[in-house]
Amino acid sequence: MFSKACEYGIRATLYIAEQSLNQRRVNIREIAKAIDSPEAFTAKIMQQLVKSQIVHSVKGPLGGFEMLRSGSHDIKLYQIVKAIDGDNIYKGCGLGLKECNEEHPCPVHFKFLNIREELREMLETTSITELAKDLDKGIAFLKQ
Amino acid sequence: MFSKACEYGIRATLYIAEQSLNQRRVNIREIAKAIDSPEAFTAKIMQQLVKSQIVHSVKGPLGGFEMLRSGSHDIKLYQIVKAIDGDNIYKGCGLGLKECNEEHPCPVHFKFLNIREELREMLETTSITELAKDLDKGIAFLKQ
DNA sequence: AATAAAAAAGATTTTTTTGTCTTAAATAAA
DNA sequence: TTTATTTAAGACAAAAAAATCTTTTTTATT
Repeated sequence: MFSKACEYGIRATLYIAEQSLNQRRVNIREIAKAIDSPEAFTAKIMQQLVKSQIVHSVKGPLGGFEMLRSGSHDIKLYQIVKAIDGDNIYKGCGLGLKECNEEHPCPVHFKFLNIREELREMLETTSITELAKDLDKGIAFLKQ
Repeated sequence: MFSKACEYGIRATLYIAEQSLNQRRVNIREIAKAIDSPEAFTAKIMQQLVKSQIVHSVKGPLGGFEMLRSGSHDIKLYQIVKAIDGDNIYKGCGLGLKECNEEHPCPVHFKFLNIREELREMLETTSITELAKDLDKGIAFLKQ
């Protein structure tokens, strides 16, 4: 469904969001441990997330990652997926046709319509903060 | 969603199924042209589909591929996906956790539940013959 | 029996994805 | 101002996926 990079990116962001609930800034070593991911690879992905303004980073001692403080905009799952994997999951054709639409549909176009729409809806409405709260409550997990 | 191999595999099977409606056996060159896929790579994928008993092949002049004649069992989309990509799409965790279930869920586990279930249902119930008929009627396409 | 056409098998190459390593830049604290 | 700690950047390496090439096997036709 998602690339490994995207999976790690979502998990990392969720961990940062959880810690940000308590004003904690976290470094890459801690993130990689918390989500059980390869540290150097995760660091690369964090660079993308910082550039896409999904998380904020601070260099130097006591530095690390935290959610943007602006607070005004709550990040949605959709933004992470778009930043890392692009929007092919819910825009591209299920069978890989370059052109696939109502007028020129692939054989499964209408069968996929509902599913893709539900997926898009879910990604666009699910907020990171919402999910982070479940982690904080201990009713959801980021590894194993 | 699916790998390239799986996309080509589905499209190839659909083309063969369409031609089998009219008792036509087709060779790999014709298939690759019809579905706009790399010929040699498609040939490799056909080998998997033959081994998985999704299509039938005949060697030698006038040989090629056709659907199994048994007729008793109508191939479902699900069988092709399982043969090529495995069942990770609707069984594996959306965030890549090794263990993810009701008792130990990832943060999006319950958000994904419906979508994955719908996808599984769709793949398990959609028949290749059904889709092939749409191709035959000219209301669905396998390229562009 | 020889030839030609087709799939099967296996080796190889290319591209993409995943992952690592090294150096540079920033910055807090001693 | 030096040192230590952190992210950023970029080069590099390994593994997987996508794609190709070559040889073998099968079989219909001449």
